[in-house]
Amino acid sequence: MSNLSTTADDILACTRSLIIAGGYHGFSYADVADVVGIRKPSIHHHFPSKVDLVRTLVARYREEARAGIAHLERNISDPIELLRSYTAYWEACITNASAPFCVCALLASELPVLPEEVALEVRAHFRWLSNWLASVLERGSHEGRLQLVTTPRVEAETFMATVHGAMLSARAYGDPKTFGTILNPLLDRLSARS
Amino acid sequence: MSNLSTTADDILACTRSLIIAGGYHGFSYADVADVVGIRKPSIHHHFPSKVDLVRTLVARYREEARAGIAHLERNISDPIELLRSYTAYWEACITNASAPFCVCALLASELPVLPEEVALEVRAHFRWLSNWLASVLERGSHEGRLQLVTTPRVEAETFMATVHGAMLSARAYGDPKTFGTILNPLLDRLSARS
DNA sequence: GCGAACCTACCTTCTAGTCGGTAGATCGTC
DNA sequence: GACGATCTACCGACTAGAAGGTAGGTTCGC
Repeated sequence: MSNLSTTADDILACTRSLIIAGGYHGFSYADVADVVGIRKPSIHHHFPSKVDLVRTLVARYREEARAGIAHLERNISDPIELLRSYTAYWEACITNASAPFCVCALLASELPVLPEEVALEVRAHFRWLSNWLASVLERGSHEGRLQLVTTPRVEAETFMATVHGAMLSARAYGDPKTFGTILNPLLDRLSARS
Repeated sequence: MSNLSTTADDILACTRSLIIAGGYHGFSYADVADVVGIRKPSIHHHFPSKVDLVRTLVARYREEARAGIAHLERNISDPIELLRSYTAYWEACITNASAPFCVCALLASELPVLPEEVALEVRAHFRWLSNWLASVLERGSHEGRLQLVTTPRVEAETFMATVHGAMLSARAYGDPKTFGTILNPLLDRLSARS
């Protein structure tokens, strides 16, 4: 067990689900303390300020996202299957309610009132994700495996926007199936009919 | 001037922009009081509680949306032009920064921690908007003016999700043009090539 | 003189964050 | 291997300020 400080991890995990539920201003140290089973000042011991806590959380979230995508890239070469795996991941997260929203997408809606350090990470995530999607779409287009209506860049922005919007609709309808209902036809359209 | 109580309107207008910036938990009565130029308790005179204020705001927002759509329907019959006018409206709001986000879309991201009375209005807005979009798409499809890849229902959900996601991306990139960049190709694709 | 609009003054609860301290593990060093 | 010194994780008690909200009074137009 290379398990340094389980408590800090617990705090981060708890913070993640609280942010997913209600954003930066939707939770307090007291909420975290209650769930983790620790006293409020002990959280300050691990994360001096709320900004520290959330910045660390988002940075770690981004690392996990990079690792997840790298793992997909290692195992899947077909561009359309990459996209399908990506959306399948989110479909699973939403269906089992483990993480029914992207942390960065949720925080992005609060951007104007977010501490700058957190805002920077959130913006960086959007750029990184759309860049990855654009690279996948471009490759798929070149290989003739994907049929794009416009440029890979624009198609990537559309894809990302649709994913985020589908998360929002799934939440608004209280129905996890909404996500797949929106994304599966989109993936089908991207698949080339040769 | 049939102008009953300008102050209440000022409070609502201010609350609207504050909510658009940071959601339900991202503003306080003190913030509203500062902007409107009034003392905090005076807001309670017009809106007894924060829930009252926000519920009223969302209800009025929905009325305006209904009126706006009714106005469009009265002046435009072509389905594709209806959709273009709808997105052009939002493009203008985002570009001039007057209202760079849909109140209900923003509140939807906070749904799990929203007071139930507000949550009900937000959910109702999603259903209403997607129903309108579905009706436009269905008519356009029947008239042969729109080419749908799937059912009007699913296409409407996709359209709405893309609009909301595009608002989010425009905010994340800090670039109003992002909205049009995403929506114009989508509208072009829906236009039937006869 | 009545009611709407607004005020000052106040309350309670919650907020992030601080302070000083303790129990226990780890440490170097003699 | 016994000794203090240091470090980590945590705690209770506390603070200043902000949160939503209340009580009671003033001002002003009808």
